[in-house]
Amino acid sequence: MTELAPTPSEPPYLRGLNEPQREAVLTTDGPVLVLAGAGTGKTAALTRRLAHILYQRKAWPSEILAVTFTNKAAREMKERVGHLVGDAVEGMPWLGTFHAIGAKMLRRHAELVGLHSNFTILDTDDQKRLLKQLIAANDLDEKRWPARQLAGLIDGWKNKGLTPKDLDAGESELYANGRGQDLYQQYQDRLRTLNACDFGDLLLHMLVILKEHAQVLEQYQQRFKYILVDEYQDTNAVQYLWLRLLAQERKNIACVGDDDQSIYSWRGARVENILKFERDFPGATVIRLEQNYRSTPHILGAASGVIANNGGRLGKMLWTELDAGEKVKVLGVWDGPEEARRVGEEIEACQRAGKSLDDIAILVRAQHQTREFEDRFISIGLPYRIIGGYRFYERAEIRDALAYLRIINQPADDLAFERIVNTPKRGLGDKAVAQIHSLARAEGVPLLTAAARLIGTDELQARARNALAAFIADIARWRDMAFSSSPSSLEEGNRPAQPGGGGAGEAGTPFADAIPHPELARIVLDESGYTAMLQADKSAESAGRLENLTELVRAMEEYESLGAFLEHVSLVMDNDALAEDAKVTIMTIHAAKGLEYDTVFLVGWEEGLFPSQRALDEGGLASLEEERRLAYVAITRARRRAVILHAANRRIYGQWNSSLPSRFVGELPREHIEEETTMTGGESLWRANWSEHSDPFADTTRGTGRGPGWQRAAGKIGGEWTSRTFTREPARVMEARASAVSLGNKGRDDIAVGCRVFHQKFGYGRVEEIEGNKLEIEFEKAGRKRVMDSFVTVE
DNA sequence: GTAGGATAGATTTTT
DNA sequence: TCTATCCTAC
Repeated sequence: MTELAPTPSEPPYLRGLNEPQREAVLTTDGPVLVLAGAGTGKTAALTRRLAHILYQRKAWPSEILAVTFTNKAAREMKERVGHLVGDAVEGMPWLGTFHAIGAKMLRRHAELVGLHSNFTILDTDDQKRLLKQLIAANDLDEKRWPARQLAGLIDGWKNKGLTPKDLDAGESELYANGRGQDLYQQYQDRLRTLNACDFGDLLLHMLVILKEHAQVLEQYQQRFKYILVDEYQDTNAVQYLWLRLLAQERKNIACVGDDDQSIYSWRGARVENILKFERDFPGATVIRLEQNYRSTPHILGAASGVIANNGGRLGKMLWTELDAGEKVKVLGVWDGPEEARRVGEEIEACQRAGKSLDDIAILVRAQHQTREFEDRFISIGLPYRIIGGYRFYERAEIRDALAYLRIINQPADDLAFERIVNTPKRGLGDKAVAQIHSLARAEGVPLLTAAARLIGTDELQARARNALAAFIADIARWRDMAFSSSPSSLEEGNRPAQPGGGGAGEAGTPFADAIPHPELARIVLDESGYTAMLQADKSAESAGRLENLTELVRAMEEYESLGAFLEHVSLVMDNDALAEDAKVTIMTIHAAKGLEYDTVFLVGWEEGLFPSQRALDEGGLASLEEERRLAYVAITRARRRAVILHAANRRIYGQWNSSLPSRFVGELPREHIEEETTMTGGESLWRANWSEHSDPFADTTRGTGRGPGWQRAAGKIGGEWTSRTFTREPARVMEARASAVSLGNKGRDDIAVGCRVFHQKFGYGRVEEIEGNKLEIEFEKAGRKRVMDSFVTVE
C-alpha cells in the first residue's frame, strides 16, 4: 500500500500550493471535480496530483489515464510531470489527447469494427473529397447539398456518439430530404473498405467497442486505476460516454474545468457535462480554485464584470493578491487600418520600454482579422508570428508528400492514390483515373491494384499506360525499400478482411524498415519528381514549400517507423512556433485559451464582429453567452495590461461598414477601465446609448433570441452613426503618420530604384521608390506594397 | 490535359 | 476583397 516516504517534511510536490489546490492533489480516491477559474494554477494542481499518485505508489504510470484536448496541453503536462517524477513519465502511455488515446486503443482492437490495425487516419480534406464522390454517386446536386455540410453533420453525429443506425428520422432529415442516414452509412462503409478512419471515428469506434465487448471494457476498467481529465467543460457526448464507461468501475476520476471558459460548443462540446458531474458521480468532491495568480485586479475585475452577464453559471469568485496595476484601456479608433497602426505604436512603445515581444499578443475573433496587422507590421518591420491558420500538415506540399508515404504504408489508401497519381503531372488525367476507378469498382479492389491490372490490358492510351506503369513500378519499388522483409505484391495489399477473402495476413505488423524512413522519404520525393516540380516553380511560395518538405523529413527522424510517424502527423503535428527570435504573437481567442501574456491587445470589439454577426443571428442567447465567455477568456489572458480596441468603420468583404462598439465593451465595469478615443465627438456616443436602458440587452438577448446586430442598434442612434455602407475608404480623421522603429539596420546600399528583389511573403518585385529604409515595390503577384528594406533580398 | 476567366462564398476549429 | 472551385476555351 502506501509507502509514503517517511520524511517528516512534506513531499516537494506539495510545496507552494494553496489550500484548495492541495485538496485537489490529495483527494485521490473517488470522483473529484475541480472548478478552476482562469489563472488559478490548474495545471500545477493537475500535474502534482499525478506526481502524488505515483509517489504514493497508488498506481503505476501505465495505470493512469490522463486526457487533454490539445497536443499542447498534453505536451505541457508531460513535461511538467516529468519535472516532478523524472523518467517515470516516460512510462505514461495513456497521457495524451482524446484522439491520440482513442487511436492507440483502436489500433489494438481495430478488427472488432472491421478495420485493420494499420488503418489510415483521414483529415478533413480527405473526408470532404470522399463525401463529394459519394454525393455524386448518389446523383445529388453538390451545390444544393454541399459536402461541407454533410461533413459537418456526420462530424456532429459522431460527436454525439451516434452511429448511422442510431440516427432518427429527424437527424436524417437534415441532409438531402432524409438521405442523411443513408449517406452516413455509405460513408462509413467506404471508410471501412479504405481501411480508414476520420477523427470522429477514433472515439466513436472505441465507444462502440467498449459498449459491445464487455471483456475489452473490463480490461481497460481494470487497467486505469486513476483517470484525469483536463478542460472538462469542452468534452462532447462521445468523450463523456467514453469516460463514464471507463470510470464506472473504480470511480477514481478527477475532472478539471471551468464552465466560464467553455468556448467550443459549436464543436459539440457540452458544458452540461460539468454541471452534471455530481449527478453522474454521487458523492463527488467539488473543489474550487479561485485565487488567481496571473492577472491584476483591474484585469480580473473587467473580466468578471463581463462574464457576470451570463446566466446559469456555477459561479466562482476570482480574487488576487497582486497589485492593482493599470486599468484596462479601451481605445476607440476610426477604422481597421488605424487600429493596426495604434497597436503597432503601442507595441513599439513596449519595445522601447524594454519589454520582449514574446510577452505581447494580439487576440482576434476571426482569422481574417490577422491580415490588417500582418500588413502593418510588415511595413513597419515589426516581427510577428501568426498562430493558427494553416497548420503545417494542411499545406498542399506536406499533404502530397504524406500521400506518397501513406500509399507506401497502406496500399489500399485510395485517397492518397488519387491525390498523387498526377502530382507531379505525369499525363494521367481525369480520363485515365476514371478508368482506374471503374475497374476498381467492378472488381472490388483498391485503386492501386486496379491500376496494376489495367496496365496489363490495352484499355489505356499507350502514353497513359506507360506513365501509369512507371508510377506503379515506383510505388512497388519504394514499398520494397520500406519493408524489405515482405516483398510487396500489389495484388494483396493490406486490406481489411473481405468477406471470403483471407485478408492480408500479417499486414500492419511493424516490419523493421529496410532503409531508414527519412531516407525513404527523400528518395520518394526525389524519384517521384516532386522536388523537381517545386524547383521548377518560380513562384514566391516554392522556396518555402521545399523548406517545409525538408522540415518534414527532419521531423521523421524522431519516429521509429513510418507508421509511427504517420500516426504522429495525422494526430499531433502542429506548427507551434519554435522558439526563435522574439516576436509578437497574433492569434484567435480560441487559440489563446490556456496561454497568458504580459500585454494583450484585444482588437475588433465591435458588434457584428465580436460578438459575431452569426452568433447574434443564429444561436440566440446561448451563442451570445458563448461569445461572452470568449470575451472572458480573452481578457483573462493578460497578466499586466489589457488594451481593448474598437473601430468605427471596418471593411467587411471589401465593403466599408460603420460599426458600433461591442456590447461587451459596455459591460466592462467603469472602475476598471480607462477610455480614450481618437475620434471627434469625445466621449463615446455608443456608451451613452447603451446605458440609456437599465438593461440594455433586454430586447436583444431575450425574447426572440435574435440580436439586432449593429444594423438595428445603429439605427437607434441615428445621425452620424446611421448604418451605411461605403464603397470607398472613409475619410481619415487621423493625420497620416509614418512610424517605423529602426531595427538597427542602416540603409542598404545594394538596393536602387528598378532593382529586382525578392520578398518572403510577396515574392518577386521591382523597386519603384526608396524612402529611407522603406521601399515601394511593385510585386509581380502581390501588387504594390511598402515594405522595409530588411525584408527583401536583391535578386 | 491544362490554363485562365467567371462565380459564389466567406467564424471560431483542439483532433 | 480575397479565394477556392468550376467551367470553358485552347
